[in-house]
Amino acid sequence: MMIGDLARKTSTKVNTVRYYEDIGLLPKPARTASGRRTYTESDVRKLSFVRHSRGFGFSIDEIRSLMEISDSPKQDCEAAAKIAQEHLEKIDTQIIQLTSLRDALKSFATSCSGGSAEHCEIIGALNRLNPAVD
Amino acid sequence: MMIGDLARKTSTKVNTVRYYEDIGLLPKPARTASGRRTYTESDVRKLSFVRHSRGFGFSIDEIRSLMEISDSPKQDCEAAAKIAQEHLEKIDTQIIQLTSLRDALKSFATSCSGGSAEHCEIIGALNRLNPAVD
DNA sequence: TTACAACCTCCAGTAACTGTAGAAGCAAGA
DNA sequence: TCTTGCTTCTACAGTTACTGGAGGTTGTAA
Repeated sequence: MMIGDLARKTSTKVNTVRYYEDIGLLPKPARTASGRRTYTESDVRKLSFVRHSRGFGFSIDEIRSLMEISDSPKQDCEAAAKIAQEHLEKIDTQIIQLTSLRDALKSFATSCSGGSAEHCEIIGALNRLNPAVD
Repeated sequence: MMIGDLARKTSTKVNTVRYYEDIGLLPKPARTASGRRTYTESDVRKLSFVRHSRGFGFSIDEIRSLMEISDSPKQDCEAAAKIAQEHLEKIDTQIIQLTSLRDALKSFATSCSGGSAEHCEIIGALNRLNPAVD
């Protein structure tokens, strides 16, 4: 199949497929006489794996490792478990941070009752608070 | 004061201060005879505002608008309220998405009990599920 | 034959910095 | 005075994971 078919089957943009090839995440496909890429069902599976993993928020580098493990079925999957576990922890941390950020933001963002900027709660909070939050 | 002092006072990297100047977020400071930037307390306040806003997750463009409002105290702060409200909604959405992602990930990431990759729950889930999640 | 879609390569842009190279300035101590 | 070492300067490349576009070719259907 052509690149457009592969892209459609995996809900991926054509440019993105080429990008994955560029960075070595997908193997270089065979080409027709005129230079067009041709793909097989194996490519559909590989790309699906990639897209699915991206959907779970894994980075390209993590996906690289996961694919390697997936491609060598006899290997111990400890490494995969480690990647997934660390990723889970990263997401948990993000949720915690975002939640406390949301609470702080909410407490002043909702207290603005309009009027001139000099009395605005929002601008005030941004100006008043100590330098740099981090 | 010199750029290093400003950076220290606001917990910002020197390169980042210059970057903010480059993109017009901070005014171009006066220079010494030898070309070094010199800053005042006003710059400390401006940069603090920026850093603090970044801490709340506002984008550079949003901060640009917020600073403009902050600099014209007589203006109505409706625009600031709108920016903050929209930002709050963005964060709420992010939290919801991350949470559902976390739950999905958790359900298979924790079910891996080791062994060979061909029987691994994690690799299995990534391979098995339908093409592309989005 | 003439459209027109799909393909090709190459490159720039996104967000918000961070890091580095190479050169110059400045202050303090020997 | 010289040297050492820190700070500053400009300019540019790299980060992440794509996305979009320019300019050109190929394949196919009417």
